[in-house]
Amino acid sequence: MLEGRGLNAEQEKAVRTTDGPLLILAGAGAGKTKTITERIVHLVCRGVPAEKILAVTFTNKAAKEMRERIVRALNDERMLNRPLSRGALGTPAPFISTFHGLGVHILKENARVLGITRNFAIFDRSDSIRSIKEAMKQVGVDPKQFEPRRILSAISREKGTGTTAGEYEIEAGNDYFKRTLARVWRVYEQVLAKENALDFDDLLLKAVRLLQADAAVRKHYQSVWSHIHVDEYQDTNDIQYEFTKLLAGEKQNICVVGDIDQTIYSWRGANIDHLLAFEETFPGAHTVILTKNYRSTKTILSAANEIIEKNANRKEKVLVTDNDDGEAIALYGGFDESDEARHVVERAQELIARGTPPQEIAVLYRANFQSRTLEEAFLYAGVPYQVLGTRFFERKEVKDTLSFLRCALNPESSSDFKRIINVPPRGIGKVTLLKILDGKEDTLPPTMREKVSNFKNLLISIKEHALTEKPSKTIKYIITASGLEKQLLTGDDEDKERLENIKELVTLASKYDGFEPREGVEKLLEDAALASDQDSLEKSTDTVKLMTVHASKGLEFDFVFITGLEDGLFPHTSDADENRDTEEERRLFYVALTRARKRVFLSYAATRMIYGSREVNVPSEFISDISSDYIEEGEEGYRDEQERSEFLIIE
DNA sequence: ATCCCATCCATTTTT
DNA sequence: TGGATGGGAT
Ligand SMILES: Nc1ncnc2c1ncn2[C@@H]1O[C@H](COP(=O)(O)OP(=O)(O)OP(=O)(O)O)[C@@H](O)[C@H]1O
Repeated sequence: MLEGRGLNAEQEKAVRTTDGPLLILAGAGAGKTKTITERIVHLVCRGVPAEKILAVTFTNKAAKEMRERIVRALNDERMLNRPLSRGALGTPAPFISTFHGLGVHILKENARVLGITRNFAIFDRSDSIRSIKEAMKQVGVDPKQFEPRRILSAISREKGTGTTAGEYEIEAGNDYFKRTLARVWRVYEQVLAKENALDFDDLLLKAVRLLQADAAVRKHYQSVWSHIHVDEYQDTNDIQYEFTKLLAGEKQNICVVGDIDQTIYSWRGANIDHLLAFEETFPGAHTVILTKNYRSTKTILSAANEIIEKNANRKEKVLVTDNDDGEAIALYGGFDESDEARHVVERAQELIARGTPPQEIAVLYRANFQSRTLEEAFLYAGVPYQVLGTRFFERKEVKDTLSFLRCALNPESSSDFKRIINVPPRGIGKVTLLKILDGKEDTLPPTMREKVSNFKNLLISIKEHALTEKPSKTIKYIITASGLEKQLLTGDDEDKERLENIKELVTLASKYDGFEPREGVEKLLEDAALASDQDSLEKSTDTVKLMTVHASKGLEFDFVFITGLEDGLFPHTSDADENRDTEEERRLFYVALTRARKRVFLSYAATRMIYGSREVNVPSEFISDISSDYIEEGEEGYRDEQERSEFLIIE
């Protein structure tokens, strides 16, 4: 049954190894994700009930794609009249999700045991930062002395290793920073608890703690899922590793897939050791190594190999392809970032003119701020594009709208209440708000009391809608009843765009119209909280994609532009420059190169505006690390040195 | 309560 | 450079 599914011998071996621990190692584009997908199809065909299969992916988008591919493949099998584990009706699907989605699932199913409510809020980064600030204020720590962002990322890192606030406090000892951190952390947890909220790390930490502490729950999930898969295993952190181990249980039907050269998240706790030590963690593991790349041209692959070979902290591995040599890698040096951007757009236009679909072109960069210049150039040239990473659900207007919904359903949520009580402005300010939160509402002047009770009635009627109407209708109601629509309609162009975004939210919400009203809005809120950068890729097809290299993980495109290849930017250098970081930068560049199927375009800018002042840059070492045989240098942005110096003088 | 403007400071990378 | 913040005027 594997014939015709387009697998090579190594991949097929991985697919057929269905029992016990299985480790699949391979370089980029060797078909790791494809192999897991086919393995799941194979398991179902062999009689494993689909709902007993679990797969963890890195993003929701990857989860969705895998689910779709599996469903499609299973339908094909059904066409061939092969009996499946279940009848055609109500086809059970495998559980495919991110680690965070999996955490939410388990926490919701066990909310009662945990003493939390089912409708807990999930705090994103900005919510968490706000809570950290609040905690710092309560504890009396100056946010100028300790940056809330740093505090949060330190806490996040700790939580990612499985540590809780109490444990950290004990370990903190006499270190001033650690003790301060411990104090803030403790109050931060109190703030979260009061809000009935969990942060991203809690979704993993609390689920793992539950599985550790409660044998019955643990056994339950170990039997719910008999076969476990984890994609991108090289980027799992300690808590995710623990999660995986707990779920695998005694049976250890666990299959992980990864490539140590593609570890690009160690800065947030990803630990390669989990992949390297797999055979020790799961004794008796089978290992399959995939060596054939199906994605890229020989040229791209050779360049990628040259790059990654320079890392010391890795295991040598083979990666070959039967594909053609393909075109040389293009290189362009612009005199500034606008010139670089203009060149990228021109080349993209050429490709599109010659028939390349725009969505087969990706423009990658190291840091988000670089997208602005590129975006301007695309806008100016009228080439359709989409920037990933400006997350839809993090836009203020969208968060506000969802806050109305959450607040209506969960009046305890004071962060939502605070957020929206005066959005749009309805004459309730700081002082009034404090009185309400203090329970001194009856001391307010009558006109103010009227305003407050109007607002509360608004929440009540939103709740009524949410419990009885379709989610999309509820959102629509929020927009009009709250006065948001009126406010934005009378505003400037930016406000009009905001209104468009909220209308887009209505469309998005309609995807949940098929559920029971309450379940629908809960799912909507959950998905909104867990959305990832890549998720917006699903819609808006025929556009060139602009994104960070991190966001391009796991994706592939015919043509890939890697921009901003300047020393200090890519590879990025910071003050605390350790070896680990420089090797990770190299891996990041390796990931960028290997996204391309047909051709790679490298570019840099000789000068770049940073913090409003013009910086002169040296081209990245990565460029010279690729042998010139593979590179074809384009003309420079300035014709000669004279023109260049004239330009610099003007600046 | 709200709005406007001056000042300050920052950029990795994200579920 | 431009977004975030806070002080002061209305
Ligand atoms: N046996 C095969 N025959 C033909 N094409 C294949 C085969 N295996 C994989 N491919 C194709 O190669 C490409 C890369 O596959 P996939 O995305 O699964 O690789 P990957 O190892 O997960 O890559 P990466 O680690 O870079 O994300 C896909 O377009 C896939 O369809």
